[in-house]
Amino acid sequence: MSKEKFTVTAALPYANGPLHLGHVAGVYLPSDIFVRFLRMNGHDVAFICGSDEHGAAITLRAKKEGITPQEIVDKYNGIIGKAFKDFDISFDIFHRTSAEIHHETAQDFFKVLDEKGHFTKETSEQYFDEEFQQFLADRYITGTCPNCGHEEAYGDQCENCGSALSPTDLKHPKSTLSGKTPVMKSTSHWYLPMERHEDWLKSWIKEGKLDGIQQHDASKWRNQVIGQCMSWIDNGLRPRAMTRDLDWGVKVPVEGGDGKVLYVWLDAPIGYISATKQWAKDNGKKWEDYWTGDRKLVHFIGKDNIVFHAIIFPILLKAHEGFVLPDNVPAYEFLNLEGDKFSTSRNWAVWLHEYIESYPDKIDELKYTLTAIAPETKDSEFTWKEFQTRVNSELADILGNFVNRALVLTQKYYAGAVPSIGTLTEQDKEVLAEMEAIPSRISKLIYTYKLREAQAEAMNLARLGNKYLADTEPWKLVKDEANAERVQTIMNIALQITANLSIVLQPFLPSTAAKLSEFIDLKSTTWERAGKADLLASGHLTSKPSILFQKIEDELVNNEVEKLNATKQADSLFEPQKDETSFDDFMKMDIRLGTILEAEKVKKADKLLKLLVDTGLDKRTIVSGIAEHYTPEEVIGKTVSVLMNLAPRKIRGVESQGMILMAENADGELSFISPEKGFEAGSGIR
RNA sequence: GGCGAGGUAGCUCAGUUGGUUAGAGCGCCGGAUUCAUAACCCGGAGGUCGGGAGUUCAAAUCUCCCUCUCGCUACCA
Repeated sequence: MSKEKFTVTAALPYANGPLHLGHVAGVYLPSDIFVRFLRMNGHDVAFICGSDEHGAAITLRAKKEGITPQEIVDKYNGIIGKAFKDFDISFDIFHRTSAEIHHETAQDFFKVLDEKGHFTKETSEQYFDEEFQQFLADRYITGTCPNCGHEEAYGDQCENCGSALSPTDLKHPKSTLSGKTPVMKSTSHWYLPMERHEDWLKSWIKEGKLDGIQQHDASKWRNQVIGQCMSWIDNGLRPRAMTRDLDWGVKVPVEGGDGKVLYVWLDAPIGYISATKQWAKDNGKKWEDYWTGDRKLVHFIGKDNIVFHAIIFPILLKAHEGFVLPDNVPAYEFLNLEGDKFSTSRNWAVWLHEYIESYPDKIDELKYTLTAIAPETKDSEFTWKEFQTRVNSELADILGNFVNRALVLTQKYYAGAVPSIGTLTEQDKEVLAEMEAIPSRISKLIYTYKLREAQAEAMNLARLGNKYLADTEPWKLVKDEANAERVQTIMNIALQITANLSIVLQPFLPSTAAKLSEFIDLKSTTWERAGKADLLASGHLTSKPSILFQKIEDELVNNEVEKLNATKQADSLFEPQKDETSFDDFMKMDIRLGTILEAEKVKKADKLLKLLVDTGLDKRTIVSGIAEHYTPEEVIGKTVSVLMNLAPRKIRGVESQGMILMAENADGELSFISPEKGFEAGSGIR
């Protein structure tokens, strides 16, 4: 394969928390494997990453912890950076978006787009905190979620029900700065009119063609990526605000930009460019070489980032002009943990830095397992039990054991020296042919981003070795002096297989591959050499091997699972008590028992039931979001608690006159609140 | 409800443009073996390819309907 140029990026981790195994399995490990492989093949590669250190979530977290945003990002940049280093992720640079060079780069980028007329400026009404003299973006505003009634929903999202919001959706909005009710005030923002780019995006994503010229092989793009992008485009792209009213971030560098910063999703991907600049500067290179010409740009990301990397950033790059567009955006699905989603807030996670601390000598074991179960085509799951099985029955039993038997036999028969190869039997030839075929299969799989299968293919080489030894049985032949030459040939081949393993495993298990190379004293391990049967010359000295992989005991599995379950119990979060209210306010609410007479599903809504309720006073229609917990049939005849004097509201076209009160447990399950003694409808509740 | 991605052996997954008895690894059962980390090697059981209808000489693969899981989105007073 001819030498090519690659710039590979891994999604910038957000610097307000540590990394967990989901991040590793879905972005950093696959990108690292890909890059190591490219380097072994002599391609010109830059592997770029850094922490994303802007955005409202960071300033809010800082406020909560009583420290500055800079302290927050310094802390997590440190933890994340160290974890990457310890885990041996081979970035050329792990940079950060708070660096000056990034601010300059992002501002220049913005200016160019502005000058070329790629933005529109629009004025809109937004919440403003008069005490702090500041517009309140996204997370600077809390209020009652219009969907679930959660009282601490953020301006962009309600964490209780998960729905996406805009600040004006919130009821009883409150500024998180002053705690006061904000006022509406007009503000101007720069928007990216994405709809202008629909045409070229379509053919670029679907066919890989830009202006009629083939840019990339669309058949190598994952279904999910193309599907999601086309879904966005077909539904019509809309202008998207590229600036925010915040003071933490990259300042808007043009007139009228006072008090405004760049939207993090404009800012962050430019971080790839600024990191490249820094790296180029440190290493006497020209950064432009890595973003122009016949270079292949590859973004490794999680599926939540698809549209930013496959639609928005390409628009920006193309609009700016002079940049290459991504050759591929391998997006990974999500990794689950022991039957549940990874959750930072619930602490349901295996943190990378904690794993490294607990098992500093089991780095490759984790890499192997995570690659084997990587969520390439669908969500997958990490369990400690599976980790144990992968390590014990694959790494230890198949790979470790093969290496060990080959080297131990060499010690026994030849005091470690590689024996010479003699006449080949048909069987030998077949094995050597297979050995030669494996590297090209691996190579093909890696270039199509099928790393899970590629790793399995590398393991097949160890399987081949085990089978070869079992079939040829040198330990039997060796008993008869007449077979001496035959045994030498067999052992030579077994050692060549071992040498090949140290090459093909290198992208996946770098430290194991290094150990192996050391055992056999193999110096050159470029991919070019993979598959060859003369990696070790006869007479070459190998050393006595140590055990490559210790088995994982049940105890470790049990401990880790217990640890997880303990955090789950400790964190069965109920909401904190609400602010004090007056008796009078409480008495304003008219709550009574009502009996459900009729019930039916609201059309085109998953969660809604339309109920006819006998309240004792009247029969009224109430729409309630309980369809995922109760069927219409089972609620009929139930006597439940009803908030009577709530302002009526139209929901999905049906007017709801009141609200059914529900109890909600920690798992989000709902239950009616019904009278224990079977009182009749109309009875008041106090 | 809309859109996207999935549903293939107990588990994790392959199945290219529709073509002979649907594959792999792990697990399980049986056998063989002892060089090796009780490992390896051989064999076997196990699948109505989510369900139904259709197109076709032929469907896991194409079309339609339904269903379940995940994500985005709408809905939760």
